[in-house]
Amino acid sequence: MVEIVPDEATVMAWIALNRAQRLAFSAIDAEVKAAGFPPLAWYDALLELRRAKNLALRPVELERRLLFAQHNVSRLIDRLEGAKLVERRPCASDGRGQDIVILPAGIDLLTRMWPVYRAGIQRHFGACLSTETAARLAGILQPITAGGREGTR
Amino acid sequence: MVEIVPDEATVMAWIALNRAQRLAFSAIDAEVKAAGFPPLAWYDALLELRRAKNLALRPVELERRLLFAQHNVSRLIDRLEGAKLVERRPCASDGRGQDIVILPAGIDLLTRMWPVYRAGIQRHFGACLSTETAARLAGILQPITAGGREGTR
DNA sequence: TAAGATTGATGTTTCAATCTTT
DNA sequence: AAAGATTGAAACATCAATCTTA
Repeated sequence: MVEIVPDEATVMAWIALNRAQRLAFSAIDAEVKAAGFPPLAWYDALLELRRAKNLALRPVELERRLLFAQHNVSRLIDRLEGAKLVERRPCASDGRGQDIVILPAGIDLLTRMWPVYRAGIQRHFGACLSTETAARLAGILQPITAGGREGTR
Repeated sequence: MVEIVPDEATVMAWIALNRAQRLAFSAIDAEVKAAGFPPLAWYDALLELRRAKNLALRPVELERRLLFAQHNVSRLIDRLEGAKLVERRPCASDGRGQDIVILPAGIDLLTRMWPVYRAGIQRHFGACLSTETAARLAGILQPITAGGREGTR
């Protein structure tokens, strides 16, 4: 088997991808926390629930959309439930499963967090890109994100 | 103060950046672990040390290069030292500081890890991009990574 | 047996406080 | 007081095993 090796430009792009994501994410996350809100992972999970039909998803679906491993989703739900933002309900169609339902307090939190999150996205990410460049960036990353890989994380 | 809001394309690019990084990183990290190696964070730290003059850096320098918070660097060094890959030495020029020196075993680990890491980069990232696209991606992300921000993480 | 979900034990990251030297 | 570095306690993530239903 011939081993195929990334070229110099690919390695540099890989490093840039990691640096950019970590730098922007940690800056935005810090701003959101400084405003007294929970971590962005909570936002992402609640957002998926609010978008879902009937404001509910099963853990396995949440796992696929968040790219989280199963046990991580399980414990994230524990925390969201502890904060009274979601509720676990038995699943009608599948006895093994559960429906995770977002509660009004969860919807309210989403609404209050978005302006802060949005401002962070603009300040730490959007400010560095024109609209056209942002669109091009999303296009370039498309094939990577499309890879419907197993959610090891 | 007028609040400036990211446009639709920027928000989509932000989501794509996060998805792509997490997906590719977790896939590569899993491959590296499956081959019996420690996490990629160890690789990054050892690589910075090997590149440094005299094969040594102070924790504060490592912090800046890795975009890690100070206490995280401190504990990463604990683990590397526990694995006999680096050594802490008193710093001659500044009594508060230390020099973290990479040991031969650390250099050896870097050498053995790189082929596996490299193959992962190609399989989970490079395979989705042409060389030209990779170069363009790095260029787009440049202004974000250049932001010499505080290493909150 | 396999899929959905959880749990105990363990490792890592984070927060806030601490210690030392400048 | 400020900078470099570490530490205890708490939050979170990960691994391997477990439990339940399909």
